[in-house]
Amino acid sequence: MSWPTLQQLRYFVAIADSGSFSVAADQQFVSQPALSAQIKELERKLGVTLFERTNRGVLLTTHGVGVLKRARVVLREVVGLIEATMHDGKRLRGEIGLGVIPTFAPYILPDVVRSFKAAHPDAELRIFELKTNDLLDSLRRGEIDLGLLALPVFSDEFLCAPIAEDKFLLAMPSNHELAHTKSPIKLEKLRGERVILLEEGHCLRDQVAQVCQLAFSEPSEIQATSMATLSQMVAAGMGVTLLPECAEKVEAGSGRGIVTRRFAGQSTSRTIGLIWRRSWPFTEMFTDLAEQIGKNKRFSQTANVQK
Amino acid sequence: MSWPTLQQLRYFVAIADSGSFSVAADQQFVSQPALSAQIKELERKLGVTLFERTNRGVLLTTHGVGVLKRARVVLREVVGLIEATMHDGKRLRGEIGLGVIPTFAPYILPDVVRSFKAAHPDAELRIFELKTNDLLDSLRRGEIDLGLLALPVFSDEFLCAPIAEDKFLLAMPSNHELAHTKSPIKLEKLRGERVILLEEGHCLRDQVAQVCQLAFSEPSEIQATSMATLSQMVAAGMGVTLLPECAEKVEAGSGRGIVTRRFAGQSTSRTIGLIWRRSWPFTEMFTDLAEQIGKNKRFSQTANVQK
DNA sequence: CCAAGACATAACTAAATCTTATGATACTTT
DNA sequence: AAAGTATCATAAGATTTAGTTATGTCTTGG
Repeated sequence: MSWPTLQQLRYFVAIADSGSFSVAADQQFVSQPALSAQIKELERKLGVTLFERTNRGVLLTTHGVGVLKRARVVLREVVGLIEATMHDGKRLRGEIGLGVIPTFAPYILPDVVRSFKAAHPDAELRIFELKTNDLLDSLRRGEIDLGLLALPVFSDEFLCAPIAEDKFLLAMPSNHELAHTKSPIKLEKLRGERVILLEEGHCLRDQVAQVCQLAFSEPSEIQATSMATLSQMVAAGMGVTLLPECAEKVEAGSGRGIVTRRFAGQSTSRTIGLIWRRSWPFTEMFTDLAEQIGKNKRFSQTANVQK
Repeated sequence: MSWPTLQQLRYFVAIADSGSFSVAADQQFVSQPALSAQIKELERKLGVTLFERTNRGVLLTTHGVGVLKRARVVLREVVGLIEATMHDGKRLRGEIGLGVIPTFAPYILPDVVRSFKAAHPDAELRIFELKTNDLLDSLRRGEIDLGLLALPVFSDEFLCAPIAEDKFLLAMPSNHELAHTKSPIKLEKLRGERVILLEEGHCLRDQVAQVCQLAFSEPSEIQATSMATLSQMVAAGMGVTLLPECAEKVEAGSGRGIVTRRFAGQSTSRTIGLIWRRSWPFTEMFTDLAEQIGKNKRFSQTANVQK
């Protein structure tokens, strides 16, 4: 008897569900040849062809249908084993996967990790930097257990809890004309400014773009691949940007050639929050955690939870 | 979420069942540190200690008990998947493990493989040379699916089917006084001869020793580690031995300095047979196979199935 | 107090797995 | 039709995982 591996079964189910090696490969964060090889191996061990390969994807064979049903049972049992073991109702333990979006990771992760460790000393955090969409996919498939991202997320597969509000600040080069303004800046001042955005795929880009629209401002053509690049571009005088408050200390600290100013009135912001699978037992663990992080955070002195 | 591997679960169950890392390591044919490492990894991933290590073995912790129950379910489901997939009721397919005892392997394996391939063209044989006890353990644990050994085996976990009788011949150096006898030799002639045996652990050793006892002959102190060594010892004049007929052509072919003679009367023999788990669906596949092998065998022209 | 047996640790080796680059084939678009 | 763009397969090389042998630590029984 030749035993398949759980990984082969996971890959098989992912391909069967998506109907495509390539799509499943993206989902599973491996290359497509890796799947080809593993499925080939699985087929060899079982002695049946599982997929009918076409040029527009793949189709399950009759054998594939049978194996799929049983593979799902196996995987469900394993998930059951894991979920039943990795907590005692109050505290997590073992290896917990946490996904964080790139525009939060460098700034608030330290606080999150600190609060997490305090609340769940027997758990071992494994952190993945993922953009919102990938994060949700990963969460859905059980590759990670917890996400740190900007709320809201509209999906009934998940539950979430807010941690704090993260206001947007105007960030400009030190020699900018608005740099010497003492009072909060009105949103309308954005009009006519070249606002640099992050590249596609970052939720922060969309949020900032939306604010620009609100101010009838046309964002710059220039795109930055990361917050670090973005702030350097601003420092270099290529334009201004809306910097999340949580990133202020790191990206606009003294001596970096960047000045930040708050906006006047009802300020625009994004909500920092935790998200997890609805199926996770004991949701309280995570709502409590979100509250603790909000309470003990250091990344932003002024932000306050908006209920 | 961090996934355990099926291998870790198998190791875990083996250790839990045997109550010892070392014993389980032997069973699984890996070294004890390999188990230590895998269990450590499993414990890390789950965040619980599974065993209480003592100096007289190990004991399941309360967490261990819970995981054990679920791990069994997982493994059972996987076995179900495999067994449901790897045959269509008539023919096997995929990777089939066959265990063969060392005193059969070199001589009758070719015939077995030939018959097997003819009957199950879509299956891929994977052959393991194992002494009877290890073979049965392997079979029990699903590492192999089929065994080729000397019957009878007393255990209701297994089913078996006879293939052929394998008579014992007297093998002696060409210059031996009995070498020129034309007629079958009486068993009593063994008395006084130095009969060389295989080393401990080979079932053939026990069978031959029993025959010697029957003939009131005291086996030699000398032991051979394999049939090949054994026949060379005989050729070198160190003694005589009882050679299974199936090995005659290979070990006592012309020019090897060994002469073989049949015994008179009701000849002593061992039964060549197939064995498999009782739980295997469609036993007919294997009884048919045993019959085919017996019918198409070439390793021994004179042997006949004794029903 | 020593020897034996149990599991853990360390250093090294072997094997399984993944990645990148490339190939083959069939639709789609121009 | 020719070119382009999907698809999955294959190949070569790098990486990671798992396993082996040798050794250490601790307990127990003689």
